[in-house]
Amino acid sequence: MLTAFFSKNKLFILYGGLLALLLFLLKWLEYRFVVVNHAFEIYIGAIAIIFMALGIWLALKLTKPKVKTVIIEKEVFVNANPDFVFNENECNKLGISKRELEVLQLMSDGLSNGEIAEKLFVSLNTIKSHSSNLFEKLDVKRRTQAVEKAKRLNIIS
Amino acid sequence: MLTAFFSKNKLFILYGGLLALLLFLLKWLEYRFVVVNHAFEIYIGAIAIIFMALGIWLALKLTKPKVKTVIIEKEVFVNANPDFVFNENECNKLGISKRELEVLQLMSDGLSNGEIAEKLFVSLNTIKSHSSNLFEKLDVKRRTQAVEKAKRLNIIS
DNA sequence: GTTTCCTTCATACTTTGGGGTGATTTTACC
DNA sequence: GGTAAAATCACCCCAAAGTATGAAGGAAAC
Repeated sequence: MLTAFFSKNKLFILYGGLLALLLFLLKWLEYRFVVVNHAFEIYIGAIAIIFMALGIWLALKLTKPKVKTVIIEKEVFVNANPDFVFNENECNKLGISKRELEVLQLMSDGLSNGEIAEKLFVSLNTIKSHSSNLFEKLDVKRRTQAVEKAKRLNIIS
Repeated sequence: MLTAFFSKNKLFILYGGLLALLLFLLKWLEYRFVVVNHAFEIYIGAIAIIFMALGIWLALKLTKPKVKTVIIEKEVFVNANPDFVFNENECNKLGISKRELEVLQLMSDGLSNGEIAEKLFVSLNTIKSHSSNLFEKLDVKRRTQAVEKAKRLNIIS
């Protein structure tokens, strides 16, 4: 990119810039003692103001705004209610079996598939089957989504 | 260090370089066409450039206190928990940063690391870093546990 | 007795998650 | 000006999660 070029020639550009400034300062002094006409100076002033404004505009336009992130949590709801009532109806509607429900509950407790398998005395592959079936029935892609949705539907606590 | 200065004044240096280039171009033209008559134009140009640079410098210098509010929209669910109050105290105690909190919230929404990365416009590796830090701060091993614990502590909804 | 569903398990494969390390750049603060 | 924390990203490696497919035993239903 263009910035890459500039960052690689920082010193050169800096001294070039300083040199330029110095030269212009000299030039400016030179003309300062020659030009007495006031109209001319007004003209110069106008130019200066216009281009300074342009510079400000450019700087504001080309620099990304310093973002101070303020997180506004608006309407954040999730069901974390203490009075949980099992929604058997919803559970049946989705065709979730008893065993799958067990797996789902342990899932929401943060257990890994391996840990669930250990707890239920079955193999890891079995849990994988259950979880895959669960994801399909809940129409989700990941266990985190499954837990989130199941809680929302009051299938688990 | 010197490099710190350069990195902090990239734009200024850039325009300095451009200024230098333009100046040399003008100088070259001056010698080429014997420009005594063009001195006025050169002077005007110089004024314009100098004040534009000044404008840029001013803009960069004087726009420090810039605060931008970023509203993060979140999904609203039917079975909501209206009595969620963000436990800032707990959050600070655990040393969880703003960005980490964002990631944590999206995690609990069931998004994968890749999806979170997309949503926050950062790379996958960044999200991995954030989540790793989160797991350490929350003293958990998996994202599911992180979500569970964070909800329990009222850090997220 | 056949059908259907649940549960169990397997193998093979791909994707995602997570640990570890290190680096750069911003930002903020003293 | 120096320091510290936060945010960003990269690379490697391994573990866990998830997909696809198939299969076998058991219980209940018809």
